[in-house]
Amino acid sequence: MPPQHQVTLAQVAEAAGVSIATASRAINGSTRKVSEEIRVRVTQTAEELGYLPNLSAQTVVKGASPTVAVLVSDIADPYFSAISSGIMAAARQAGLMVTMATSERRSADERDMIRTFRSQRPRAIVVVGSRWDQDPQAAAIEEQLAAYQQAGGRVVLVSQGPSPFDLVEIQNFEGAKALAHALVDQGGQRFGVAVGYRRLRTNADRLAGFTQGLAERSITLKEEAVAEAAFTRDGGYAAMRQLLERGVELDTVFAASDLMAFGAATAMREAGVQPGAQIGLAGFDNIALTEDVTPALTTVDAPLGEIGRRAMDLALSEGTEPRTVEVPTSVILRASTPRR
Amino acid sequence: MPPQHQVTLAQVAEAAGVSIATASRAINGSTRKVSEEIRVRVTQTAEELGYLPNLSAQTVVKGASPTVAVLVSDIADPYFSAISSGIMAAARQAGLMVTMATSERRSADERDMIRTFRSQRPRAIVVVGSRWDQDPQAAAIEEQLAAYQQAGGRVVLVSQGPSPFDLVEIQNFEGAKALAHALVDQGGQRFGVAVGYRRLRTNADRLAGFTQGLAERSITLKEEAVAEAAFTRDGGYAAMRQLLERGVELDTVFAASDLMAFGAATAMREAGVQPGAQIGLAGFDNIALTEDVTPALTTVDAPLGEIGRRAMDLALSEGTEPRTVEVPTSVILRASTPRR
DNA sequence: AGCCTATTGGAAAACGTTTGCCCAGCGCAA
DNA sequence: TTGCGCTGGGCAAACGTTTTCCAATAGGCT
Repeated sequence: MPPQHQVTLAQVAEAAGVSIATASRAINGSTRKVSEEIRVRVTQTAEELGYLPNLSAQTVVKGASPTVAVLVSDIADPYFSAISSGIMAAARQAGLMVTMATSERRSADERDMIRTFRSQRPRAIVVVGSRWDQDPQAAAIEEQLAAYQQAGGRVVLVSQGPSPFDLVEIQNFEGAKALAHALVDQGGQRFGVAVGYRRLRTNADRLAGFTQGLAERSITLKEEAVAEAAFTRDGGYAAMRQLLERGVELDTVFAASDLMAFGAATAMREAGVQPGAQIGLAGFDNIALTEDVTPALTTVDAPLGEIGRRAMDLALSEGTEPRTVEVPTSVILRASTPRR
Repeated sequence: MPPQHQVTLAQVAEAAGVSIATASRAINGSTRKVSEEIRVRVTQTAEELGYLPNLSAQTVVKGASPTVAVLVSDIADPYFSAISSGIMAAARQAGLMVTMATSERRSADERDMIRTFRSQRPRAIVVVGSRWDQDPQAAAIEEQLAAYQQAGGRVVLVSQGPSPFDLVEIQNFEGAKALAHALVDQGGQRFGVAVGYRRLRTNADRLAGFTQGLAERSITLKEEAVAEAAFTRDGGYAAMRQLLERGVELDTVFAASDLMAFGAATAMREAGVQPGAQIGLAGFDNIALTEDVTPALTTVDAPLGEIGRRAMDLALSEGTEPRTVEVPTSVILRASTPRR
């Protein structure tokens, strides 16, 4: 690490002919005031010298850095990048910097990243992304977060199911259920589902909600009509192929995320099936571009940017009891699921 | 900022019955060695006490933090998120944290963010995103970066045109030119372009390359066949509407980015034109999902993740002269531009 | 004039590290 | 035995801030 040599507060003080204490108060001054005359002189000198406060030094003495740490599974995934975008906008408004890391969906790494975050003494740690059931690392991760919170940090989990921290939850179950109702109302009868690994709670919830929604309309979702694969575009493709190969009769497919739906659409086309014509297709999340594809994708809107903002709100508001914010979803019907 | 109270190195040293210096050397030890026996005892004690090094304190004394700062225009844009993903992967491999900010395409903010970055004493600053011609802030930004570099930091710009820093450049001109050739070879004759604001260098380059490519095939791109709007999905939509309203006869449209192409496709459909049938459509970047839309989008592949990795390579390798890395592009023909 | 209070500047102690230096112990060659 | 070099531990200074005191000055009141 090349040492970087910078203008220091002492130099500014010297040049302005005041003490370091006064310079500090003039520039970042809090409770104590300094006379207007000196304030002007000091800030001006600082400006001239190109002084920049050393954030690390401030952090050392203050005990916490003006930073929020964000951990997402995969920043290239539009779901995560939309949420991150909301987080960053809110962070900026609050005058906080964002340090970000991706776990690449490996929860062993996730634990290490949280440790590293902790070293930074951020004001809050936000973890976005679904938790695995029976994740062997879950306990270790929770322990890290608990220790961090114990030490005065704030923890917010987005879409991470029940846990003793502040939560922002997407109404996965309710959204999927409402979607099922809407699709049945449109005349769907034979349903299939392309779902991500069910150990990922998000998938389990969406599948359960969809199943329940169908059940409430007296339709039973058969196990053979459910194909499970990775919770990604490629997973959607793979799952759709499974469904097609199994030869289950289908008129409508629900993919557990828009990204999976995009993969599923391509799989359909490759098999000579037109999504939205022979087989309807619906996704979940309402990510960008769902409106621009043909046919435009029916989906369940989850206000992703809003979710990020809410997470920051939680992170910034004091409060000793763990709170949960549920963000509502709403069904958006588009051309990919025509009325039959 | 709530003070966070943590286990300190002094406590570890005390508990292990050694001096702070020894504890430091045992845990992060550099040149000096400590006896194996003590090393084990100290690290074990640290582990038991849940000690985490205070990164800020280390940064203060070392003069630079194990961090790379990344500034992008908009993290929700798949172009930027793909590049960021590459950067973060490379950063992690190098054992660096990433602090990230979005300028939301406002270059006044951009300057402030760079100042804030500087306060953090990161090892490198990477700025991703096109520069505006005649940006009134350009000088101020460059000054900030120069001062940072002067102080020992590393600066890498991605897609920012000529400038006295390390650069990673996408072959915008060459790529667009090659695309023009390919489209003419497929039988295209009447071309239109939906381009982002030309003050944004990326757009100017792509347009110039495309124009030149056509010229080399003896086709002149008329000014009325070029529509300019924001360099976003919505801009693509708006530009395409302009083209359609102008009534220029077209058989092929080049959109300056895939995102613009998606918007353009929707504009076409709304006007009753089938992209890929009546009018061919091509984009640039090869972002995710270009293969999944119908018709699959012809585009120019820019290896976005690779670009991020290259940027980090530059940031981490020593070198006093500014260097430029050109990443090659390649034309990918898909169904949206059928042979005529 | 005497005293009390409010204001504001400065000296110095912290914050949690790393690292330059000193020094003790030890092995080994002369 | 002496002298020397090497190893490895500890003391204390340094890094750049904030903040707690303390001191000095000014002003208001009796």
